[in-house]
Amino acid sequence: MESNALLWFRKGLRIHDNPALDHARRGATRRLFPVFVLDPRYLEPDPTAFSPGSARCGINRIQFLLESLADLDGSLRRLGSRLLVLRGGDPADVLIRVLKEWKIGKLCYEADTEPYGQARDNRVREFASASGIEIFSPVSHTLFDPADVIQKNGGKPPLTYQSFVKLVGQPPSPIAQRVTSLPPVGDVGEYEILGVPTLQELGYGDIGQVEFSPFRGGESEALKRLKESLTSKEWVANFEKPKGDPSAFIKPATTVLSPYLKFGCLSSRYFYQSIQEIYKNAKRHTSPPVSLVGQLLWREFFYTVAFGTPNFDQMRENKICKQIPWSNDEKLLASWREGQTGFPWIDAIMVQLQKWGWMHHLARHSVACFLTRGDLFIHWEKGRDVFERLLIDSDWAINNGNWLWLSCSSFFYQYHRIYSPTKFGKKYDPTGKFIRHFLPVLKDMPKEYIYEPWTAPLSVQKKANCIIGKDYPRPIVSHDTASKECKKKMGEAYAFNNLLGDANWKRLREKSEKDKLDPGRRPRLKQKRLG
DNA sequence: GTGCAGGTTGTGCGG
DNA sequence: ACCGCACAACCTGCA
Repeated sequence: MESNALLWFRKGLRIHDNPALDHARRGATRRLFPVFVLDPRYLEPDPTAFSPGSARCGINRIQFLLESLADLDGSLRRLGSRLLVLRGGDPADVLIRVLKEWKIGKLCYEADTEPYGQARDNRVREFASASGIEIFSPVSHTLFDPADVIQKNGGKPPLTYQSFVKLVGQPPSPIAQRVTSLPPVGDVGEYEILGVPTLQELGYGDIGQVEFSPFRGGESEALKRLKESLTSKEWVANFEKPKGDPSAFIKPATTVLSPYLKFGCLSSRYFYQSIQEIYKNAKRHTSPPVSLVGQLLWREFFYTVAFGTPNFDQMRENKICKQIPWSNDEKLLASWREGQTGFPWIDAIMVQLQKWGWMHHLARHSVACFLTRGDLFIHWEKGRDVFERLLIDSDWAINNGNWLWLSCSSFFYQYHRIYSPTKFGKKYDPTGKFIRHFLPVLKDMPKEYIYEPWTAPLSVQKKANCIIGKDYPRPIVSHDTASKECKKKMGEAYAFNNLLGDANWKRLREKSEKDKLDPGRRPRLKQKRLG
């Protein structure tokens, strides 16, 4: 019997290698309703936020999403369909309403492993099951199904990259067949259907002078960018992530495909296959973890651990996270967030984040280390929130995973290795081109002082039209003192965590609750592991 | 239980 | 430009 199908887009904003779309168009589908629901959780303007955008989403990522939707709509129209953009509150509520109203018999959507997505999808799934609607919900955002990997590993997520790589084999191939036409859209009845809105239509009319992200959203752009990135076979075969230049911004040192993977404008399986084809014809090529394929596997690794770890996005109640007594200094946090730390390398990166919504991986490391275990000793969750909001590629699993990593809270523990906020950038960009671009106030500072402008004689500052303390801030901390202090605190925190040990952890906590003591507070004992 | 190797991406120095 | 090593020393995985 013929029925109506609904294809629910959330991520996976693409036509190529889209199993949900493939399934929706097949079989006895009479009418196909391709739907995207605007989620107020991410899109409701928040005028009190520290920069243009909503509470959870900066303007650049909203724009990226809208461009991706417009591109998707265009592609669907070429296939005889269109994108039905809906609004009206919580996406699960909206979806349940249209499932009823449009007499949907088959619901297709890509599986989502994030907690927010799971809660949302469970509500819809429950309704659909109870209503006898067929559900097809394939895993196609990632190469592997995190649940499968965890099962393979005996029920626990692998906690090192190497063990993860050993565990997984080859990912499934992307769908080879091209979609050439789609069933027509059905009658939407009374329902209000929007075209893909503009920023203005979403209520972001009064954005001041902002330098916008140079990266445009959408599947077409993703495939174009992929093609360009893979043009040089030699570049692909020799790619080594740690050797990239974090200060390169005219032509970034990486592919910048992360935002397209985040929204699913690009299929990770297609990306993987494209790289493999180049490897096949190359004499030699680099390997994980540093290779290009290795980067895709890092994504998988974090998706898997994030899926299998309760409270992955917080320190408390997170089994794999070191309990560290981070400080809570709102003023220092604000300086970091606004690019006002007085360290040009740090501030330029934070400005790039605000303006572009993208920075090189190692630039992210620099500022994350500085905020947490390197200098300010501020909670990684605070930095995570800022990145999550402003990055165009912000991805729940990967962002949290990297903050855990950088703050030495999990995965990585060599807390004495601290990025210098002055010397690290200088290695790559001795004349300070990156700083001059993103911090124009320093554009005439001589290169001898560009990384430490507070050391410039006043005459030099005057000549450069930049008085330190007036036009550009003095450093908010002394890196030498602050980093030494941080190392000491990390050592104490580690000792305390080891003291608690896995088995003792729960018991001690219960006990401390009775005693009204908090073991998460400043540790007193400086001791080695006590078994 | 113990010891050892390895860990995408620190810095500073010498070659 | 690129390597190796010392520095001081963390954790996890495995034998």
